[in-house]
Amino acid sequence: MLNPWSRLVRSFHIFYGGMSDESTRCTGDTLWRDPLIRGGAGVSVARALGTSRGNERPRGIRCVVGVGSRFSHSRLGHRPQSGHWSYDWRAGSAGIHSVGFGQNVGCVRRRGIPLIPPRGFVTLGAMTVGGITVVRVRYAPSPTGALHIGGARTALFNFLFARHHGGTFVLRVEDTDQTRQVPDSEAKMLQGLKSLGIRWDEGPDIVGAPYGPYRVSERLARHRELAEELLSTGQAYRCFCTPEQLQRDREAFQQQGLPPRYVGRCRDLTREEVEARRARGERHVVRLKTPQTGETIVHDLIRGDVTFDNRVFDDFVIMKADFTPVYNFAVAIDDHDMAITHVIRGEEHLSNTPKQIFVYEALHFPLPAFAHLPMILAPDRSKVSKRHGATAVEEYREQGIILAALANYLLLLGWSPPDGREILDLEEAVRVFSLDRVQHTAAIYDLKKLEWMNHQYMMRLEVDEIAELVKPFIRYSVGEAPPFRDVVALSRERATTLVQLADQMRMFYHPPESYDAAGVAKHFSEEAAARLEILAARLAELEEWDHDHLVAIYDAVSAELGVKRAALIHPTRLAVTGRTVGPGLFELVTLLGREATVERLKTAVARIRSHELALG
RNA sequence: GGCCCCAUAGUCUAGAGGCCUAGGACGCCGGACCCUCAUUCCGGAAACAGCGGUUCGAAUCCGCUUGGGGCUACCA
Repeated sequence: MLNPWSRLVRSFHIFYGGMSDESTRCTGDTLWRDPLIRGGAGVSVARALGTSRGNERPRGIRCVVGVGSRFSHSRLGHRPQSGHWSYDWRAGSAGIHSVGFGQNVGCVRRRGIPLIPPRGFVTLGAMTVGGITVVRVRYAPSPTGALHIGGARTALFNFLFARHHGGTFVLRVEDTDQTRQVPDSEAKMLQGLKSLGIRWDEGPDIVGAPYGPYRVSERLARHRELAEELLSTGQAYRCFCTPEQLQRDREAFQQQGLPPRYVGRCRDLTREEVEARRARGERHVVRLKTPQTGETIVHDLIRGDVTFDNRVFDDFVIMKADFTPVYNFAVAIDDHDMAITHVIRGEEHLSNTPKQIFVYEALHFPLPAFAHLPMILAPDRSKVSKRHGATAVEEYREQGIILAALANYLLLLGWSPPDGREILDLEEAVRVFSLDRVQHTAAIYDLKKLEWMNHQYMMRLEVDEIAELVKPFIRYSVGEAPPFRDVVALSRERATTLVQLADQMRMFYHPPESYDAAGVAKHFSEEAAARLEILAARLAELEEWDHDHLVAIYDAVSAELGVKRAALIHPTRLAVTGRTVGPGLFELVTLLGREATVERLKTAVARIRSHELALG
């Protein structure tokens, strides 16, 4: 498949410096336009910057971005190699890494450099042509169960990145391994994503999406075609080694204290031998011939250049014995075929990225930009798993967490907004999101903060919205009065989850089934019964049932009886709600209404006098 | 074991060599308000993993150590 951008890339030869438009130390909006000289780019940049060598960071210059047909970047401190262009000013004070675009895309920085150059740039990782930016990202979950918070966060960041850059967010279902499929899991994942407010532009459920199919299992023909291609060019080979044999090999290596790797037994079989064994029907896999010298550098948008010695990789399997692809083979192909520009995924994939790069290289595919997000860990610092309680989005929903709050919380795990504000809805997040504020460190999720966040949403959302959200959690009958909406408004202050809110609201629709024991001991004396009786009588006659008139009654009775108002309030609350805590008494009673209030007071009086109180 | 990533309070984080006496948030403790609880407000305790190096100056750059995590499959 032809690289759709190669022509464009070759037509731009630009050097650009001083990209940080805010910094007073930078040289401003200076552009260096220089025709790209192969092998001499570093020198010409250096000349433009007025230094003698390309790998020195001139003062006041934060970065240089180059565009050309072929760039690669050497490690920190290495000198530019001929035929390549490399530089790295990390040694300088700004923590800037190299930046470059081309067939070997690199775009690295720690702070301050836009991932998308402002104008006149063509990059593969982030293509901008004449002010139009092309960003295509994807989230590729394996449908092996519910949507977990780690995956949700990855999806969220992809979504935000795409929207921020006006790009496209692709959802691809990574159902490569049929044996691990969980029924309905794809639907659940999609549902989970949607409930968080994440939307995608292309995916298995989007009809007419241009790069389909979006289920890896439906792309088999393509994977086989490319495996055959690699076989025919000799970049891959058939391996007839049995699992038992491989197991023995691994053990042998381990006993010698060496890393287990494939020995290459089938690497150089003759064509005749291969055909003979195939004819005999011997089961075999396909392995990719990986480079055994040199190093492979992953230009990671978040971490900078990560270098791997090619010798640590063996010829890994790309097609299983059933001739279905292995993940590392399929992703590379699918990401390429779907024209993905930025691969943003969890850090657990970083170590396998070189393998995918081998696939890209063998197939002559241009590389996307990579960004590896820090992991989300359980409170005990281990990988999130079942035993850590709620980790699935669906579980949080069931526990009464508002999904918008969960999304907001997840947003703050590994990323922070420039202005330090913590309550951001998705729309605001899209506006300010950037990969360069992503943390490098794994984050531990904290339920306490999630609950706080949830409460924030509980208070900030419209009352009607909360009313809708809490309905599924109400498992008791709700009458005409008091008005549901008003009850929500009064109760939400005391609830951190929707479950708690539903519980708080119950008292408005059902008289107490029991009275709080400590409260009874404190507030339900014989005298209290007498006071409640008086109050019940007075309230029954009250003409204007509102806050101020209620206060007036209580003030009057407290004066008549010579007791504090509190001595009336607490027994009333206990009588009316069965609890010692809750909304302000007058707000509560105003809303509850005369009939229910008086009735509950009378019931309490009777029960105090008959000592039928502590029953559950 | 090998390779890779990472390291600021219990947790999420700010931090781009001097703006740091290290800032914010959750949680915790104390106080104010109040009819209780909650909200709100005010205050407090709490961190640059350790050791070297570079520098006039290091949380920040480099190295080592330690610790944590990931990968090392015909899993994804």
